Amino acid sequence: MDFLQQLGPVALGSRLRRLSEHLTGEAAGIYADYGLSFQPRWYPVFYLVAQQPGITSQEIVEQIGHTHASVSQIVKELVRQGLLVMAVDAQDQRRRRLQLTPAGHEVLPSLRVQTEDVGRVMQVLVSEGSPGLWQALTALEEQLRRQPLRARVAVTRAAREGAPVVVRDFRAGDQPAFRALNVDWIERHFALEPADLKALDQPEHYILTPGGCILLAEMGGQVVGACALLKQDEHSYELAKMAVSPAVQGRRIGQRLGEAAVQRARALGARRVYLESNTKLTAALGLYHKLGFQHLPQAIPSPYARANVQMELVLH
Amino acid sequence: MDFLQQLGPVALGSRLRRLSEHLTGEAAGIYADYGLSFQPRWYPVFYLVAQQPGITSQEIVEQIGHTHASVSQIVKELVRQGLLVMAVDAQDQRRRRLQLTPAGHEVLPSLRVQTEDVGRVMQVLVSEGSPGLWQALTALEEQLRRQPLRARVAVTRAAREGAPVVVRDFRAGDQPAFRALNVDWIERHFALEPADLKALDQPEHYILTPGGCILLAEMGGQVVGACALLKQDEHSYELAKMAVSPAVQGRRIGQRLGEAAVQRARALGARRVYLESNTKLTAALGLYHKLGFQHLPQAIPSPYARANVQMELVLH
DNA sequence: TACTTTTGTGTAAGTACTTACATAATTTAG
DNA sequence: CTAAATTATGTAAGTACTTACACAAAAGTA
Repeated sequence: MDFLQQLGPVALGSRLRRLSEHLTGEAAGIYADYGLSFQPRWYPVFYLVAQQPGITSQEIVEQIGHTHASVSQIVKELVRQGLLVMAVDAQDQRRRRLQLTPAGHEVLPSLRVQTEDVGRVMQVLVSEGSPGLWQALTALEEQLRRQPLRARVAVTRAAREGAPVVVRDFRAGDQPAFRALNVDWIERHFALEPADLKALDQPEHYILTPGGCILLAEMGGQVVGACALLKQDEHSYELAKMAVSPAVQGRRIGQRLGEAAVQRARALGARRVYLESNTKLTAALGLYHKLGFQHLPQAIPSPYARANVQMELVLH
Repeated sequence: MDFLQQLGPVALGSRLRRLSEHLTGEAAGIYADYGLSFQPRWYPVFYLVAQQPGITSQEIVEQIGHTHASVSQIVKELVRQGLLVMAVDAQDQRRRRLQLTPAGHEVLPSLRVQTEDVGRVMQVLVSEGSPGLWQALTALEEQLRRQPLRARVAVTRAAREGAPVVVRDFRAGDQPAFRALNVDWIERHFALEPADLKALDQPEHYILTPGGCILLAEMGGQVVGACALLKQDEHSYELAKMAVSPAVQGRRIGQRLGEAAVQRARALGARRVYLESNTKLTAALGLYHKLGFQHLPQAIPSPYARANVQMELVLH
């Protein structure tokens, strides 16, 4: 009957829009039931002004995630409805501070009551009726933020077309990709730690400047893998931040990166390469073993809570 | 950071719209990557015409769930782009049969390839990244179809305000509510059976005409509970299709319905009331016991697979 | 100090749909 | 066999946002 459902995930966008439209339509009717001549789309803005009197448009934008144009339009309408007043800020004349009018305060109680009833219904719908919807949406948004759909498709395409994998050095502008790849697997298996954030947010400062290097695997114009060599001392480097995009796992990209890293370490004058890992990461441990790394007795203190395996490769 | 998330399920609509917009925007970029000057919104229509040459606009509408206006506009654009041709049907001159042009056929292969790549990515995103999203959406849509949000809120409000519960007889137009209430709990605990569908789809024919009756509990203008008496013979009735909306459970509405049903059975000249239930439904069994029903040894064959308890109330 | 850049806001136009209205061809009813 | 209802389609205008452009006030810079 419903073709979109049969078509599969491709039509997700269309489907979400339809659901959204349906919910908004219902919401309009519900406001009417409560005797409120109030539009659903006003709600977030009105609510924020009620909660934080004197808030500016820009602050609202930051909190609700719409564009400033949208907020500007909603504010204009609310002012015209006599529910909000706008006053130019004394210190900064660009800012307009918003407040509820007496009429706005009058609407507030019934709005609160209605919100509570709707909230209760939605709670039942979302938690009992369709468990996991909220978390699934959050997860999807997070995934898309980490790597946009377009980039994911590009990677999949390149993989399908058997595009060559190129290993190259980190360049300016690679930081977001480097970060995303690592955040992805770390959050999948463990939790991000302060030491991760330092290295991932400012790789130049924490990795390159001290004499280390970052290698990236590129396929079809997309960064699909990464690893880093951190300089420990003149003849010793640590291999870390090894990550490969799930879309291209199984194509020996990790091996290519690992080999390139060892080769680079040798070129940099290393006599040994050290690494930390976790027993959960069996694929990675297999790779390290293949590269010639040997297990060390757990001895050296690590800044990472997840490290429960330490390995070393002695270079001749 | 994201206020909508903190606000809770009330903002679900807005959130879905944002996600939808994001996905559509990404899709447009992906088409460009594949060298297609093709808009995402064309896809379902174009796809259907490719699959079913000679399809009419109306048939497309039925399959993709958009309005006819939307399909009409998309078709117009596709014709203007030279991807589709429209021909008036010979038998029925209102119908316009659609087909791909040679240019349309030329686009098809790269579109298919692209669709497959996108599909693979979405599969990973939706199944691994945000498990349950698809089912959760389906469940939510199903719930909303069964009872619209507005009606749910009305029930919750009436319950909060302590609105009186009125038990009354089935009237014309009550069938959808009667059906929805029962489908809801049956699908929650068991599976719908053919015998259910007969009684729920045509209650007049299968319940009222043979001499039975249907009682509904109404609160705040919404039907929140139901039960039926089916005539077995001159002095024997079966109590069935007892259902109370989850939003108002715990307010003794089941008890009100049960008492009313027993009273009605007495008025109809019954000497006994019989019922079938299931051991899983402890709340219902408790209610039946309270009403004076006694367990029978499982003996009578039932048209319902879920029936594993049989009870009887002897009226004096 | 004058300049460029950034920030806060507003407006116009676009988007992917919708609802509302219109019209012709066909089917149904009396 | 004609009138009324239904069906298939088209178009205009609305919706809840968006992007793109504009501009003044403030902040940073030479």
